[in-house]
Amino acid sequence: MKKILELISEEMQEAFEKAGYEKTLGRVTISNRPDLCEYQCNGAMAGAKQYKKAPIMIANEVAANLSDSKVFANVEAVMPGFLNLKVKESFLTSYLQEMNDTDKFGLEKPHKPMKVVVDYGGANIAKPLHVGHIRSAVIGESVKRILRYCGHEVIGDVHLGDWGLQMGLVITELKERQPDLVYFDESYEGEYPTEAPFTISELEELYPTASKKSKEDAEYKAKAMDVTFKMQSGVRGYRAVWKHILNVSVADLKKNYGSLNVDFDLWKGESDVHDLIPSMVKYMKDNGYAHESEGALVVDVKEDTDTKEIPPCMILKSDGAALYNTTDLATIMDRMENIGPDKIIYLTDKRQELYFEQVFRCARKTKLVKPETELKWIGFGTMNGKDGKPFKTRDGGVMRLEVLIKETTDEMYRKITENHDLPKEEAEETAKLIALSALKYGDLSNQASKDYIFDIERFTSFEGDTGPYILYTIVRIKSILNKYKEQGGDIAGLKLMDAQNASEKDLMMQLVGFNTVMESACEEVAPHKICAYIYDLANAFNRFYHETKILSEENEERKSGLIALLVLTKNVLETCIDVLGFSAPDRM
RNA sequence: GUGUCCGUAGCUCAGCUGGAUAGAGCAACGGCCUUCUAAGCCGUGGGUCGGGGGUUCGAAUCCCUUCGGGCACACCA
Repeated sequence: MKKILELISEEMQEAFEKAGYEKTLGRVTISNRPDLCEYQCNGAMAGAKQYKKAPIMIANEVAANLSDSKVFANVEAVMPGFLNLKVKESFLTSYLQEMNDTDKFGLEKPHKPMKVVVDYGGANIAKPLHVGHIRSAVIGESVKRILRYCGHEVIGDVHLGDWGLQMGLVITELKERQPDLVYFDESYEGEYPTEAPFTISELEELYPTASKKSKEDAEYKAKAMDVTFKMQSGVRGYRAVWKHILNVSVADLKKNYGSLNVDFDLWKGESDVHDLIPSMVKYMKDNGYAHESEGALVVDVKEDTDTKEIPPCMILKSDGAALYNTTDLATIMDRMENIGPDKIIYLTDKRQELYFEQVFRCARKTKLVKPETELKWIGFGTMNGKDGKPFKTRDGGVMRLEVLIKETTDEMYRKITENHDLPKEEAEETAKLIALSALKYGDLSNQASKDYIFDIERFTSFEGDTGPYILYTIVRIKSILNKYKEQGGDIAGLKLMDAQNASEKDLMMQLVGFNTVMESACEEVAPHKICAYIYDLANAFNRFYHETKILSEENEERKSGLIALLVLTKNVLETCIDVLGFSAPDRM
């Protein structure tokens, strides 16, 4: 269905036309002076020059054409030429009723539904997730859900870092410690054990140790590079260990992403495109795209319009080895072949901007993608501590994601059990939900591209513009609806009624904005707009709640109208937090 | 050095396809629970939108300039 602003604008445009002015001047926006009006139109001022007339005269003429409008309860022309608008309660109610009765609250399907791959998460096997991974996971998950909700086909891919030197390092360290393992016996020809020779916690300790050693010991590093090479070229034993590392890591990653309510459709990694690299390189050479420069194989991606220096995109290092560019390009090739997306979205730290510019240009120039395939990179800002510097633990280390989630959850558990008596099990579950809302809302409510201060005390606070506040609002509604049902009421199929006071009308006006907000959040890939919307909606609801008695309402028709409004509010809020990637408990 | 992003209340952030008196939250202060969850609601104080110029009837928003900060600038990812 049409957006409310479209309907209102159409009405206004008609009035402009009727008065002899250009239609397009009748664009209506939400009022920025809610004390004066609900919606406003500034077209009279915009058209003043064109028609050589005082804006207020135009506004007056237009207003005169709207005196018996079905949409507007009040149209007022004020100096210097604003058109201040109030809509009729009945108009709002009928719009809202239609929203309520339409799939996805009347959100229209996209003109051109796309198949989209979202590449997010940024996980590296053999290295545990740390707080730095939270943004890619949380924003990416939300982007995926928003696009999906809006009618696109979306495939989320974690795109694991599972093929580089880090793997060689881990295997080398394992070999140092347990040289007798069959994997390292080159004459061994039998089957390898199905059980991994290490646990996840042992594995997590191997990498930092190996990494440290390789920086201090050149010989050790040489060994690791040799192991990496052998693993990549398919030496059985090394490949078997690699497989163990992959399995153990992925199981752990799934658990951790699961606790963040993040899930991927594909668990592909760099290793999956390893076999494609030789043919891709050959293709680039044969077609004259790639040439040698300082010993490396590169593709020039400069353009005449550049205002800055864009270095060439490197395909192979001077030692002939592949690098991140190589696997990323091969992955694009693979995706085009096997998925055929209209669009690929990448979520990474914003420091990788230039890198992705190079890769995208290279992919285009070498025709790895179709001209109409859209490659989009979304860079997010750094998560800083309260000191404004990259977030660190108290002792200056990197905090594990698991630890962050657990500490937040514990804090929530403490807070909810302090105020209320809840069964232990329910309290634990609830604490998890609230903690997740705190972390995710805290992140998503900021514009993704900006750095933000990660202030755990603020996010877990139950006051103000936070995830818990949103959940609390939903819980309040659920509580009333449950009581209504206990009293024998049925919440299905109720009809909305016209607003009877300002706070009720305000709530309804917030609700009608849903499709507008969802659509712009989708187009602009901006989850923070949904956060801002539900915060306003929750505020509007809480004001309404404060001054409206619902269950004790004696007029049954009005009561059921109020219940219908509550149901709709709850459904809209829950839809929004679902696309943000969290959910609300029944009680808290 | 080149490029790029940012600078809005004490703090954290919205607003930026130009519109009326620049908005929230936190923090401070003051009200509101015998009544649907007070994790709430209502109110008070707090701002030369980094500085300067320009375009415009009108600028936090667009342009130029300047200061301050972040980040990036081929064999890492």
